Formats: sequence, C-alpha cells, structure tokens
Amino acid sequence: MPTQVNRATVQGVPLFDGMAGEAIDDILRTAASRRYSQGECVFEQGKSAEQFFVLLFGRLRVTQVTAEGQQIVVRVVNPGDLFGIARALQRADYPGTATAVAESIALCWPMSQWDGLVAGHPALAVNAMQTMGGRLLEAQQRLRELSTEEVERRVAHAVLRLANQAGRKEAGGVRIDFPISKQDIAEMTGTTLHTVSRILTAWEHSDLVEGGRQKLLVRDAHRLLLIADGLQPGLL
Amino acid sequence: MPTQVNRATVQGVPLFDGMAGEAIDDILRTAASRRYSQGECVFEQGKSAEQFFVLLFGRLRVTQVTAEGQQIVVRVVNPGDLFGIARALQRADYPGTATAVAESIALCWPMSQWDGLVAGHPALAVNAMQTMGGRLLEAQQRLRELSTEEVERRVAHAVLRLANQAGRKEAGGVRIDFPISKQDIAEMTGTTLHTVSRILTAWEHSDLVEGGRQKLLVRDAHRLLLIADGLQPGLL
DNA sequence: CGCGCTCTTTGAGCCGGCGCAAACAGCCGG
DNA sequence: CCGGCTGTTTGCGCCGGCTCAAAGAGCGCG
Repeated sequence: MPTQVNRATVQGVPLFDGMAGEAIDDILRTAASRRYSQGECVFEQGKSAEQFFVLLFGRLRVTQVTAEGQQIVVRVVNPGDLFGIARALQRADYPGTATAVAESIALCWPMSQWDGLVAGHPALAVNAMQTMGGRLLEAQQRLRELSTEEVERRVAHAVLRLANQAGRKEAGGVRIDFPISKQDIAEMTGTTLHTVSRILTAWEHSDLVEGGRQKLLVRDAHRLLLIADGLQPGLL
Repeated sequence: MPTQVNRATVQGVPLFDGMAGEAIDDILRTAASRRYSQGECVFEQGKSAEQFFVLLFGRLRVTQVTAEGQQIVVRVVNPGDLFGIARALQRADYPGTATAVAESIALCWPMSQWDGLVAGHPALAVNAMQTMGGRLLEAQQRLRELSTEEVERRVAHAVLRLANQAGRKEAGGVRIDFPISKQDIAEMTGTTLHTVSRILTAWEHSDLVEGGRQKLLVRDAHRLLLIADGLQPGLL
C-alpha cells in the first residue's frame, strides 16, 4: 500500500540534508516503501532501471558479473545510502545487481522523477553529487589498493572498511553485523576464497579477528590497520 | 590578464550543455584562462584545492602517489573535461596531481564559486553529476578488470580506452596523440613497465600496434578488442 | 535427529608476472 | 657530431597467490 512516508523516517538520510521539511514531504509523496527479505534481489544487472532507492534499514550487496561469469562485489549499501541511480550515470539499465544480505527496507521512486527532483531541489542535487563523490573516492582508493598492494593488505583494508560501514561494537571487538562469506571478501579484494581463508586463519592465530560461518569479528582494529598500511611485514 | 572568455570558446563543453547563453556568459565572467606547457603541473596532490577547471585544449594526466611512493595513473583529462572538483568530492585538498602531457589551455574558477554555481544552475548541476557518473562507471570498469583479468587483457583495455579518448585517425591506424610511456601504461594497468614492454613487443610482431619512444599507434583495434575480451588465448 | 547443502579449511604443485640486472636506442644540448 | 639522459628491451630466477583436490564443519530441513 502506498502510504505516505513520514518525514521523521528519513531523519539523518544524507540525501535530504539541509532541505526544508515541506520539500521533503513533497518528495516523499511520490515514494513507496518496500521490504526485502534476506537473499531477495532489489534490482538486477542489465534490467531496465525503472526506480531509484534509498535504503532505510538493513544491508545490501551490489555485485557485477563479467562476461566470463566471474562475480565481483562493487559495494555494500548501508542504511541512509542512495542507490540504483542509473539515470545519474547516464544509463538506462542497472550496471549491477543489488541483493539484500539482511532483512531490509527501502524507499523507491520512479526513475522518471529523478531529473525533475535534481533540477527542482538544488540541495538534493548537491547531496546526490556528494554521494557520488564519496563513491568515486572509494572506487579510486580500491583501484590504488588493487594496483599496488599485495593480497593481505587488500583484505585488511576491506575488513576495516566493513567494520567502519557496518560494524557494531560488541564485547571483545567490532562485529560485522550482516552475514558475510569468505567468497564475498574475495570478490571485494580481487582474490580467491582460498586465499582469504588462509589469511583470516592466520589472523585468528594472532587474535586479530574471529571468524565463523558467514561471521566476522574484528578483535584488534589497530593492529589490522598496521597490516593495511604495510607496516607489518606479515611475520615478526 | 583576466580577459572575458568568449562564449564560443566553450562550444561543445558538456558542462554547459543545455544552458542559456546568458547564464554561460555569467559563469564565464569569473573564469580565467591559463596556458600550461608540457610537463607543467596544474595542481598537486595534497595541496589545498583553490580552483576547479575545464580543459579547453591539450591533455593532462592525473596521478596519485601512495604512502609507499608508488605512483598510479588515475585518468587522462581530455579537452572539454571538467577536473579538479575536489569540492564535489567533499575534500579540501586535491586527491591527485594533474600534469600537462601536452601543451594545454584550461579555464579555471575559484573553488569558492562551486557551491553557488551548482545551486544556481540546475542544468550545470545535472551536467556535473553526469561527468561524475561517467567517471564512476569508468572506475568500476577498471576495478572489474583489475580484479578478474590477467595483465595482457588489462593492457589491451587501457590501450583501447586511450585510442577512444585520445586517438587521432592516421594512415595505418589510430595514433594516441600525446606522449605516453610504457611506464604510464603500467601505472594505468597495475603492472610494471617491463611487462608492458614485453606485451607491446609481442603485439608489434603480430602487427596489432606500433610503438616507439613515448609513441603508440593502434594498427588493428578490432583484433585488440578480441584480446581485451579474452577471446584470444594469446597464442594461435 | 540425522541427511545434505553450503561454507570453510588445508594441502600440494604450478606458473604468470615481478624483481633484478644489463644492454640498447631515441633525443636533446653543447 | 658526440656524450649523456631518459626511456626501452630482454634475459633469468624466484615467489605470491592461483588451481586443483579433498576433507571438515555449521545449519536448515524433512
């Protein structure tokens, strides 16, 4: 049912930062809210991009599949994030697939609204641009890592990024609070699940992290940062 | 001398697409135009971002240096491109260094104007966003390549990208029309100049390309595309 | 409660591409 | 025209990380 979404629901969503309450109400009038259960697909690579979204709760994983069938994880979508904005990338179809890795709720708008919203709300345009800017910086950081760092450092960076974006403090460390497999981490860092497994096992022996089936707990982020920055030659 | 820049000068610059002539004049009033000779630096990584730019003529190379001193080529700036928009990335300093690889001319504005321009000209905001979108897509494509493809295919992709962006048709092929070294290509593809040299030498033997000191001519873009797409196992 | 699925661990061997090193070739300046 | 600088080529040996293979461990489901 297309109930009017309450203004309070989008408290803290960066896209609406600095906008008048009425303007926000106005925009929300054309929004629908939708629930996705774990494993459900929000949109699929190559499909016509009919909607754009803001994630309210939960967590998504955006992946791409290459022509040869290899999969990579493009990014993780966190609550508050704008996603699926193919239009802003000048594309008619979604460049990736978004899957709920946890129970999630998202607002969605018809893509046809995008141009009007951006043109009609300068603050929203600025916010959207900053979102894209942040994503661009992250992409460039990953390019740098992939180009210059050996696998262990890349995995360290990926784990730290996850801890920052999706970490929940917990007794004994920071828990990545959605199910994540070694395969996922491999697809984030351009390596294989085997190598990730070996690295994490080694880290467990040094009490840096604690693994488990689709579980990950960062026990010592500080020492992990040393590895990420290449100050830890690995052995000592 | 801060002469008023003529509206005709920015014909075809995507940033001003779909904007009224007067609005463009207005924006150009606060622009300065500046010449950069080959090898000259437009802005430097880490320096406070005082200006943003549009390249009118020439060619720039944007690089980043890692903490360990390794350099990578982030992108090539072509005529018409907007660049140095640190503000849009929410950064106070430039994340990379822009160097003229050929005689170049750029328009520049004080960064303080950015917010006002974006807020005051919806069409410009949309255009800027599309620029960033395009860059984001390119970055993601390179991430995919770096994650899943072996070196030869990555080099093929890089060369084809260069040919598309900076190619000039010429008898016998497409010339990359600015000085480019094997080292540059290595820094674009996350490998070493040695490996690039070996690959290009092999390609020369098959008449795919023609090299030379800081020179590159693509003789057979079609077969190169086959390599890029992994359809050519290398030998035959 | 136990079967089977998916995720994970671990071993063994191989190889693409890097590091090192040295010779070579355009090109500029004197 | 020659010397030197910068960019390029090529050989060789090594190794990080991939491939292949197979056994082990959570967890949902019947």
